[in-house]
Amino acid sequence: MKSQATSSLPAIQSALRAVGARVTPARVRVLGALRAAPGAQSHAEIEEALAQEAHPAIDRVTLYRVLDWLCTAGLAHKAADARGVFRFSAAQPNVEHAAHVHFRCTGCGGVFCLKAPPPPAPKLPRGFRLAGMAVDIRGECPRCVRSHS
Amino acid sequence: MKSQATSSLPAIQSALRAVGARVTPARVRVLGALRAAPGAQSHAEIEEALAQEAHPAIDRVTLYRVLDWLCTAGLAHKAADARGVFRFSAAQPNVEHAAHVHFRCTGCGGVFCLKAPPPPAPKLPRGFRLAGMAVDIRGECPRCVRSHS
DNA sequence: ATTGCGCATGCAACCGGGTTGCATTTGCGG
DNA sequence: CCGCAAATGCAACCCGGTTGCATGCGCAAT
Repeated sequence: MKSQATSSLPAIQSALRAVGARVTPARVRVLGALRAAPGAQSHAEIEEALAQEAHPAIDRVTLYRVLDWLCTAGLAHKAADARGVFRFSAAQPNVEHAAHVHFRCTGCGGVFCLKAPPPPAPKLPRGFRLAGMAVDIRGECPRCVRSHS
Repeated sequence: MKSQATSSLPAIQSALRAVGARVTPARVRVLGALRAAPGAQSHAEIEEALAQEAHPAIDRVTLYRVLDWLCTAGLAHKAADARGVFRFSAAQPNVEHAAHVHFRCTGCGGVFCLKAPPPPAPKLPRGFRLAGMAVDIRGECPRCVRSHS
């Protein structure tokens, strides 16, 4: 399991410390799993990934709390996929996360980040307050296309 | 809210018949409620709206089944909102639903359709199959802005 | 090194949206 | 009017997510 610079142990620990928080095994492992993952992960996927490590399993509730805490700390993002299940992804400092494009597979529910031009934000009717913008492409990923479905 | 041609009783019945289906009270009422609604409705909101009519209440499960059936029949659309709960909206034939912009209120979870320029679809990596595209603006609707937070 | 505070964790129970199985009703074509 | 398949209602169930509470532990002050 290789860890690149952003997901190395010291980097994770310093990221946690940077937000003035206690560095606990659960947080380190969860953030590490999140950063090592290719895309947005569901709670079940993260749990499964952590279970394969040689450490004691993390409680379901703790995982939820750590994930939520990471989100409020700005270290992760939370979003519901097409199935209504929440998916979490690491907030990588070197990646511009403000405006990019997500591809959501209707087959497996997976989320892929596309390198795509961020479209200009349209103007809102009066009274609406803009917080962010997301472009979601629906379709099927190559694997689901191949397995027909 | 205009209950015009597209949401009149005969129009609903003929729309149901057009897909070769039995015209039942539940389907008529649900599709009617959906077409009369200003935006995407959650299951609970639809149930509440139907309960205020002078008809016997529709079972929770039946409502789910009718909604799903309407989706597969192409008469409605289903999507998960930011909270992970499904919202349903009528597929109005005169409205181009393929590409438009949704505003999702982070306060109340409501969904609003904006009249906005549909941005061009970005090109996908090879192997991905495009099914549709959605632009989601996150923020707060005027009412939630006013009630502050 | 020790102590002590308070946050983090684990456990169990709970909640609500969504689904499934099955018996009964009903639309609608014959 | 009959009969059958489709639709409905009911109850139980599943699963993702949350809450309450007692215990454990990171961390800093001593």
